[in-house]
Amino acid sequence: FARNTEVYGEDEPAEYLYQVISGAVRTYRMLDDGRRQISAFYLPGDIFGVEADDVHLSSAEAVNDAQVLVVKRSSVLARAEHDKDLTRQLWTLMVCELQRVQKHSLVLIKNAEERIAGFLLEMAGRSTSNSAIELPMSRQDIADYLGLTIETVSRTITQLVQSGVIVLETSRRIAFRNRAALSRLNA
Amino acid sequence: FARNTEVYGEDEPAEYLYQVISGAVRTYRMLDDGRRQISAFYLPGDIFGVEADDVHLSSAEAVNDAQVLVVKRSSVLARAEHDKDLTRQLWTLMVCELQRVQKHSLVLIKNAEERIAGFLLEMAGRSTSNSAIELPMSRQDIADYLGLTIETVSRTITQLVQSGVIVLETSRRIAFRNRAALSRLNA
DNA sequence: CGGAAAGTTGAGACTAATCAAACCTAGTGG
DNA sequence: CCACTAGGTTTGATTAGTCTCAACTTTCCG
Repeated sequence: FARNTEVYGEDEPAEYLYQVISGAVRTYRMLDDGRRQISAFYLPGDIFGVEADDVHLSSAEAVNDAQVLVVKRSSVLARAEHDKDLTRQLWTLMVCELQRVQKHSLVLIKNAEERIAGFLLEMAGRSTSNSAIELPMSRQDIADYLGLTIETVSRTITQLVQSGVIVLETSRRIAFRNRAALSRLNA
Repeated sequence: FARNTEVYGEDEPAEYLYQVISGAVRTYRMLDDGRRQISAFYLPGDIFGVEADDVHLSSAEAVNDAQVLVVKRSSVLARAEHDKDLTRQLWTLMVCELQRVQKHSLVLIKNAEERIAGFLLEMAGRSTSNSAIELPMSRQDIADYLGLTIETVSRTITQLVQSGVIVLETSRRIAFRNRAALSRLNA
């Protein structure tokens, strides 16, 4: 899937399950006034599209050029009928998804600094390297994920840089200088 | 369970599944600075406690005196091993839960008026009577559910009353006067 | 009737949104 | 190699909306 391409759309029948091989995918829902709430970013290894019964609740798009493994939902479910281990795996996947969304609700009641700190730590936790992280998504994506505006995201990051907590190697590459301070902000 | 009694606590092993018979139950998580995010209200008929893998993600409390049907989780899961229909039901329950939480994330990025309007419509949709609703929960509960303060909840409701959209029969009992306007606000 | 809990109202402070402009960065073509 | 552009990012000034703190009112119950 090329950058910004739709993987599936809201209210489309959920025919497939997906696993990110490379790149990144975002799932989101639109409010009719144009606001967009990104519910999750999926990175290599992550499985998505599990959230649905028959119909997708959200849309999915490639954040940047991404390879995605696509599997027929029906075939997986059919196998799960016999394969108890697979059933269990699906269940666990679902629980993880639920946990992720629940945690996300908690994020949305925090202030801007806490949201950004939490986001950076979340990304760090999912990253392989641990001194710096490479963000695949734009500031607008981050804003729509955290329920902030792009300006507030930018300003808050600048603020973290000025207080010596992080360093912007490039706008998409962030190094940690004081992870304890971030954790403290994350509350 | 008496009013404000704990049904289960965060990080406790998830031993049971629950169904509300009468009364109401809230599930919530605390931030360590004392803020509380209520993730859901469960009304008669609703099943809760499904959100967990082994350990509860959230705490549950009776909003007011409530009768709750309690079932051993392990026995349900054991039966689900053979009973495909039960497996499917559990899956559906999980999907509903996920949908609920996802919708809730959307609520948290709206403004106060939209949140309140959405909340009232949600409650109306779950209520039997359709001209007025009886709220089992306090303003504080509503505030913690919508990510607002109690004052903002109160003010916003007053505002809706003054614009003739609703009528406060008592503080816990709200009648609808202009549902179209509410839906418009809900966006 | 009295006291406690719940709800409402008001004034001011503060955070994040909005509107506007400037600034990078990478890619393109002269 | 340098101007030129487009997308993305940062910064600034102002405004709007919600929170905070405080007082007051209403409801519930012994």
